[in-house]
Amino acid sequence: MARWEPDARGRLQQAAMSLFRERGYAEVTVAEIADRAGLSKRSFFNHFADKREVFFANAQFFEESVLAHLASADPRLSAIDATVLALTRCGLDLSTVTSAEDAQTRLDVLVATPELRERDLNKTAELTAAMVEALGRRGVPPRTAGFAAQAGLAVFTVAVAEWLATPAADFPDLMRRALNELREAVA
Amino acid sequence: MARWEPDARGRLQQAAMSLFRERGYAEVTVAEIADRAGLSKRSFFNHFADKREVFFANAQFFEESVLAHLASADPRLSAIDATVLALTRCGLDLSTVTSAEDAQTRLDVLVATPELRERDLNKTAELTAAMVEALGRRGVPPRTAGFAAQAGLAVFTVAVAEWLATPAADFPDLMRRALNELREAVA
DNA sequence: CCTCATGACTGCACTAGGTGCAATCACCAG
DNA sequence: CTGGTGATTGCACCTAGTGCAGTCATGAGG
Repeated sequence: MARWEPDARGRLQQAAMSLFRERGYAEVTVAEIADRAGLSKRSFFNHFADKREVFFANAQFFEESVLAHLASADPRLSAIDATVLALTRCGLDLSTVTSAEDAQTRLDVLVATPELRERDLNKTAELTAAMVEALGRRGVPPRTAGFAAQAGLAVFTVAVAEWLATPAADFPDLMRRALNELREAVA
Repeated sequence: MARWEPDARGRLQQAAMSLFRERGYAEVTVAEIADRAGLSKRSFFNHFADKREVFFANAQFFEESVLAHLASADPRLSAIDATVLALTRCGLDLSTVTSAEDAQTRLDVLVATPELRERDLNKTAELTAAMVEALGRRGVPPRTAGFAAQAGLAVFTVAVAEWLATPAADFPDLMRRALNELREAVA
C-alpha cells in the first residue's frame, strides 16, 4: 500500500471544483479544500501558488494545445489565418473532451467571481504573449502578431459563447462568421 | 481649524505612489501607506477597496474622459472610427496633464508587479464594457461594439508605447499608423 | 539486511490583506 | 442647547500565503 493516496493535485482540484459549485468560490476556504482532499492546507500551497490557480488547473492544457496547433499550421498561412485555424481546432478538441454543461457551469462560477475573472484575464494575456512568440517563430513581426493574436482570441471568445448557446452549431462555421464580423467592425 | 486634514484620499494616493516608487509595491504595507498619510490602516480601507486600487485612483478619470469623447463624437462616424477618435483625443488630453516621465515611472511599477498588471487587465476589461455600452447608445450592435472597442484599445496601447519611446512624435499620427497595421494584420 | 538520500507531506509560527462593529468627536442645523 | 451627520479609529477576527524544520515510506546501493 502506498504511503499516500495517488494524484494529490487532481484530488485537490476535484475537491475545489465541487466545493466551488456547491457554495461559491468566496465561501470556500483553502483549509476546507485541503480537508476534502485528505491533505493539509500547507500541502495545497505546495501544489498551487494560490487559491485562484486551482480553478485554472487544466487551462495550461489548453495553452499547450493552441501552441501545438499553431506550430503545426501551414507556414504559408497569414498570421490571422493561422491563429484562427489553430483556435478553431482547439475548440473542436475541447468540445470532444468537455461537455457543454460542464463548460457552462465552470463559466457560471467564473462570471460570478470577480477574483477569478481577473485571473482569467491574466491567463488570456499570458496565452496571447505565448501566441505572439509562436507567431514570431513563423516570421511574423511582433506588432502584427500581437494584433492577430488578440483578434483571434476575441473571435474565439465570441464563437465559444455562441456555441454554448447553441451546442448543435458547427464550430468552425461560428469562427468564420465571427472573424468576418470582426473584419467588418474594424474596416 | 478643521477636525481632519483635507483630502485624505489624495494624501493616501500620494503616500502610496511615493512609497511604491521608493521600494516597490510588494515591499510596502498598507499600514505604512496609512502612516505616511497620517491615517490608520482602517481608514485606508474606507477609501480603497484593496491595496491594488490605490494605484489606479486616477484611472477612473481616464475612463470618464474616454466615454465623454465617445458620446460627443460625430454620430455619423463608424464604431471603429468613433472609438479611435475618442481614444486619440483622450491620449492628447492625458499628455497635457501627465509628463512622459511620470507615465513611464508609473508604467515601470506596473510591469514590475504581476498583482498590478492583473488588476490593470481588469480595469481595461471594465473600460471595454463601458465603451461597448456607449457605442450601444450610438446604435452599434453589441458584437460589433465589442470588436471595435477591443481593437481600439489594442491600437491605443501600441500608440502609447510608441509615444513613450519617442515623446516628440505626433500622437494622432501614431494612432492612425497603428490602426492601419491592425487592419492589415486581420485582413 | 543495513543505510542513506529522496521527496511528498505536515505542523507551527508569523506576516499581511481585509472586514464587521461599536465608539469617538468636531461640525452643523434647528 | 441639542441632536444628527459623517470621517475616522481601535479592536477583534478571519483567511491567504510563506518559511522552516521535521516526519517517514520508498527505493537504490553496499
